[in-house]
Amino acid sequence: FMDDLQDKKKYETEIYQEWIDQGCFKPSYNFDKNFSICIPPPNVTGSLHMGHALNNTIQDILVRYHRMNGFNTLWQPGTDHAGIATQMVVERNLEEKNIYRKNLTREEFIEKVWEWKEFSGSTIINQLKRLGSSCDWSRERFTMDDGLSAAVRKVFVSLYNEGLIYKGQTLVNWDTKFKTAISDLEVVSTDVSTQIYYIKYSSSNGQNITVATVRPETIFGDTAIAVNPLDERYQSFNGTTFKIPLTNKDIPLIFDEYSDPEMGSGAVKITPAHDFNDFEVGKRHNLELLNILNDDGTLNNNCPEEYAGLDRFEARKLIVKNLKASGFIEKIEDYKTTIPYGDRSNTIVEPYLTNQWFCNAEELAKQAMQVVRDGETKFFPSNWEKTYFQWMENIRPWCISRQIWWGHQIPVWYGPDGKEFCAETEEEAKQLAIDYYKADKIILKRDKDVLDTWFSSALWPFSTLGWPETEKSLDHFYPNSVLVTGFDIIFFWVARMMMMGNKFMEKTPFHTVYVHALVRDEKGQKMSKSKGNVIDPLEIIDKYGADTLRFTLTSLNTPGRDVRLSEQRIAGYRNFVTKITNAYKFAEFKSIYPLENIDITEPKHMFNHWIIHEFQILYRSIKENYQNYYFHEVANQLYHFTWHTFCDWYIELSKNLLDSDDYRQETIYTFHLIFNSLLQLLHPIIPFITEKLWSKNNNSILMTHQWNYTDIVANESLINQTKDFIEFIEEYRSIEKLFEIKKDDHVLIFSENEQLQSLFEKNQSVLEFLTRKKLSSKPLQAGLKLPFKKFDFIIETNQIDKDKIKNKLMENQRNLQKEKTIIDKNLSNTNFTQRAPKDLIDQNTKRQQSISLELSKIDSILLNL
RNA sequence: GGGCGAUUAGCUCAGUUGGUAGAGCAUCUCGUUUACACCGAGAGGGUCGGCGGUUCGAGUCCGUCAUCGCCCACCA
Repeated sequence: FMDDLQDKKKYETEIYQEWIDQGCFKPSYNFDKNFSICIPPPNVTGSLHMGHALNNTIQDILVRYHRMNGFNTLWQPGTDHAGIATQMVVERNLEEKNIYRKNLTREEFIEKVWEWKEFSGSTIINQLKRLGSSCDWSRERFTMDDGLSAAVRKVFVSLYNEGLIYKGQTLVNWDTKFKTAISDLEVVSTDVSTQIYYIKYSSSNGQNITVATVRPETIFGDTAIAVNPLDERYQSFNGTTFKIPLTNKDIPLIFDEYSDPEMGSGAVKITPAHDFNDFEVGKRHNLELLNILNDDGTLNNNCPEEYAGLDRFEARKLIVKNLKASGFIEKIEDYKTTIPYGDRSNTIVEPYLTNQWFCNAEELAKQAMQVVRDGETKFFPSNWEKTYFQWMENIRPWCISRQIWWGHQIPVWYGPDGKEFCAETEEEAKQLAIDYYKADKIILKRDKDVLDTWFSSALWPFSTLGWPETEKSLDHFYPNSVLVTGFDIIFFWVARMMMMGNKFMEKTPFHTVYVHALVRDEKGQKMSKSKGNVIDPLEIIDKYGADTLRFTLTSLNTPGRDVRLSEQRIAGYRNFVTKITNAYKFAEFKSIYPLENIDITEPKHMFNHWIIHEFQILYRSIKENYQNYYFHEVANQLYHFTWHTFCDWYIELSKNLLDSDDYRQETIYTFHLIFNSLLQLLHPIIPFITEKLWSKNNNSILMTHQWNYTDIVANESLINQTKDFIEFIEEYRSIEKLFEIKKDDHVLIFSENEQLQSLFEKNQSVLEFLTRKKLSSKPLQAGLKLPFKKFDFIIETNQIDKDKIKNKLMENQRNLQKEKTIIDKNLSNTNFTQRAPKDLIDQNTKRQQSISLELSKIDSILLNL
């Protein structure tokens, strides 16, 4: 009769559709309290990985929690065009069909990318839906759709007119595979083992100087040799020029503090067009910028004919060979250094002299740092603020132009003489040109470059809300409440959104930046296709259900720590989802349905009273943890309560009550109160199963149901009685196992405390049910008396091993003595009794008394043994 | 070189204003009792990386050392 709960995929899909049909994902614009999140737009490069699953689970928890707590909530979805990454994927796909980009026009190629975008974009959206993401899909955006493109142009023109975007010829990081500039952040430094070459340069007057280099192929770009002005070894070389080996070119010796006497030979060759440090030296000494490379990394015509056209690494081999042959090599040593690689192309990046567009990030960073200092934007966990500041304080000009086709083309047009006209449209640019040239008809050429993909991502928090148009959603939802993102894109994305948001909206884009960690495999290794340790979120969802994956990720996601995912762990949490389902099955089985028109607000029975009280404590804690972003605590506390408090204890305790005329109704009431409330608390984490179970007994939709739990007045006596009762059963079970009490052994329970004694007698049937033991309440003739913390047993049997009991008792004795010594010491310490909180002192005093009692009991038993 | 984080039970990790150590998995024992074997009951297992300090009291705060990660900047 519960078949509909078996097929997770089926009910998850149905429920998701129901939410959409009911408009549950849309904001209402009716409340005072707004809550908004914009999704970190996934790249349209393929499909989602486990990191996305974590990222979107956290976001969904936040928006669902706030929707259920009175907030007008928007989760703004969308995808990112991801310039180089997507172009790379599409090129690769086309090459498999023997289609090459160089044979296509720009327009033709772009068309192919759009086709891919439709495919990849919809795949991603469907994956997000399978995960349960409650985004407002009617507002879906793409970084290259019309509205967002308009925003990009407006921002570019505005920054250009302010002088914060400018063009300049300088060294950039050049990717020779994609033949484009990339930003500093897209370069990854890698440690490598290579060789260092000591090369002799000679002067016409017969002096020699040795320089060390790891890049001998750049000697043709040398325009000087630098030594430190304080280096005494080279003072006599002043004014000398040296000949570059294998050429006839003379270069001067210069004195510059950049040269470190401790390094290499103390003399360093200066190649201003191919090294960032040398570039600076060159500027100081007015050296020529001699470029020796083509854009694909081959040597160009500034090199001797023999080498021109060779790839840089081929050239290196040949040059070294020729240098050796001509006696220019003094020595070659093994050497460890770091080499820059392109993060996408995985090829060695060249410092390369080109014309590029830059954004003055230093200027924009000022305000972006101030809002964090002022607490208008907070990071969670807060230690990321330090990382943020450290980077922002040392920020360098941001190279925003890319020599690729896929992306936002730069809105700059050039006149016949190369004059720049920056405008949002070609018509406006033409008008500017007409005004400038005072001519009627001007033919302009548009800049071919596109913008760094992060330029449009930087506008995401407000461009998705309609900017530059003024929409009410902008008023309601900007600034965003929270941004949920991985730490790996704090610099790429978060920092830049902070800059652009503060600049153009004059308000910081988010109140909180929630930074989560990476998802790794069970051994702590990064998941990667080449390692073969990738766990595909969709496979997991198909196998275990979306709820299970979400709960697992939530539970493992501790702030500031990587998530280590293993399938075993996932299976464990699948069991939890099943457990909840079974708790519901219990209600079905017992035919207990929510009561209507029954006025029960404060159940009388101690078990009911107790579970409500326990839930109250939980409720407060859960709410606090949701608000503090401690979702792992939420998950773990709900796991523990649902399984070990509600299922293991309350359901078991309630079984007898359901058969009793006096308490059946209030027990049904209590069961549903707690069960439904748990569904509410669990819903943000596991929305599907909770919605499904909720629908069985409620006419409303859980997703939009407002949390409305009200406290009852705690009756300490009832609560403590239940706790005693539970404690007794635990102790009994323990002693039963320990001493191997047989099924047929008679057991008498009695307590010297009359209240406890009557508690047992009153609940004898429950007691017997939970201990699976017939319990006598009348004194038996013979048997062993066993002491425990609060309760005494008399067991009528001769089967028990007396030595075993003796040993166990003596062990207890020793442990209690140890504990007592510490407590005695504390309580006799006046510093402790004066300064420690009252609760703690009371606790110690009570414990001291109960230990004394236990010890005396043990003594008397030992005597009788 | 600068910064951040980690070190707690066999494994993976919780432990949010200092109050006397917990969970899941794994292991061992028992149990098919009518929500659930994707189950229930019980048990074993840790001087919280080392040393020092503050405190009546430190896994928690401070200092220091060790080991392991990550980030940023780098040396020809």
